[in-house]
Formats: sequence, C-alpha cells, structure tokens
Amino acid sequence: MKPIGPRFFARDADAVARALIGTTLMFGKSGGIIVETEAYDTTDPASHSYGERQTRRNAVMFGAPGHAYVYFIYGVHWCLNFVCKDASAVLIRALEPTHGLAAMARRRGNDDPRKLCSGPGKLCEALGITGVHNGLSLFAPPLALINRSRRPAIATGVRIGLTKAADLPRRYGLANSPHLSRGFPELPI
DNA sequence: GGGGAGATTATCT
DNA sequence: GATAATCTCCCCG
Repeated sequence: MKPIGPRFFARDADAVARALIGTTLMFGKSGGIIVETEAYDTTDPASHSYGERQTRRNAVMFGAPGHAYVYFIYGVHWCLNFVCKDASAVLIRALEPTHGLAAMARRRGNDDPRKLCSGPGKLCEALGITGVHNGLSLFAPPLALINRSRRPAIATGVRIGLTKAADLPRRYGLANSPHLSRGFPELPI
C-alpha cells in the first residue's frame, strides 16, 4: 500500500474520518492504530469553523488540508485534529497503542494499554502533543501516517461531549475495539 | 461500575 | 464573564 499523501485529506471530513480508521499514526517514536474519529465542518454548529467564522484559534482549519489542528480544552487537555477540505477537520479520539508503549505510559502516568490513548485528551498526553504542534504537516517528522492494509468494518454513532448538534452521527470507529473512548451502541454500518 | 463535581485556562463575545 | 470536541477522582451501593 502507498503511504497516505496530501490528497487523502482533500475531501470532506466524514470521508476522511472513515478512511482513517485502521491507519497508524506516529508521533516521534510513539504511535498507534486510529480506532475512533469524529468529523466537523463549517455547516456544523459544534465545529470551531462553523459558519466559516475565522478566529485566531481556528486559523489552521482554514489552511491547507493535511495539517494538524491542535487546540486546548477545559483548561486541561489538548485535542488533535487533521485538517480536511473547506475548513473541515477530523478529531482523533482514540488509538490502539502499538509503538513506544513505555514512553506513553510514562507521560500518562498509567501503564494500562486501554487507558493510554482511549480519548482525545489522553492520546495527546500519551504522545506528547501540545499547542506547539498546531499547524504541523502530517507528512513530516515528528508526524507520520501509515496506511492500513485492509478496509475495516466501520461503526457509526453520535459524537461525544457536545452541547451543540449532539445528534449528528459523525463519530466513527472500530465497534469492538477495546481501545475506544466509549463503546458504539449502534450497529456497524 | 456508574454518576457527578471539580479542575483550570486559551479564546472569544 | 462565559464557554469548551475532557479527564480523574470520589462517592455510592
């Protein structure tokens, strides 16, 4: 399989969010298989780019696809997104840890593999991702993406933790993965 | 093992 | 001054 390139992200966030399930994300020497994602775009009241309103925080979303959009939330956590076309983005919600487990456990202060990367805040802490990485290309170190070899069955559900547009089914994942932030009550689609 | 409070700050109105 | 795409701990039973 070819490596994932910039064209991979030059489409809508839902397509990318599904295509990312099963791919491996590396950050430095740590990384894992993406098992959970969510899609956001300018038509979505829950999105930072809703209504195409540009601010200092969301500037990266309006730039070229294939870059990391990292933001700070609840005064505590960082969240990692991949920018797609037209100011849309995919939130990376969970990984199955595969590389650099010891380093991730050290950064997390927890060595349970199921608790290392099973949430957007957790995986940023595990990988060491912070605001200084906002805007980085996904195709240059320390970031790297490795394509999946087979297409997995994708489960769909409503997104998590939202107060706006909480009913949109824009969360995607591996239904039976033990590394999800939460399970998928809905059947795989 | 489930529910709820509290943490803590960048960003925007 | 309000809000936020989260997490952990503590309480309960």
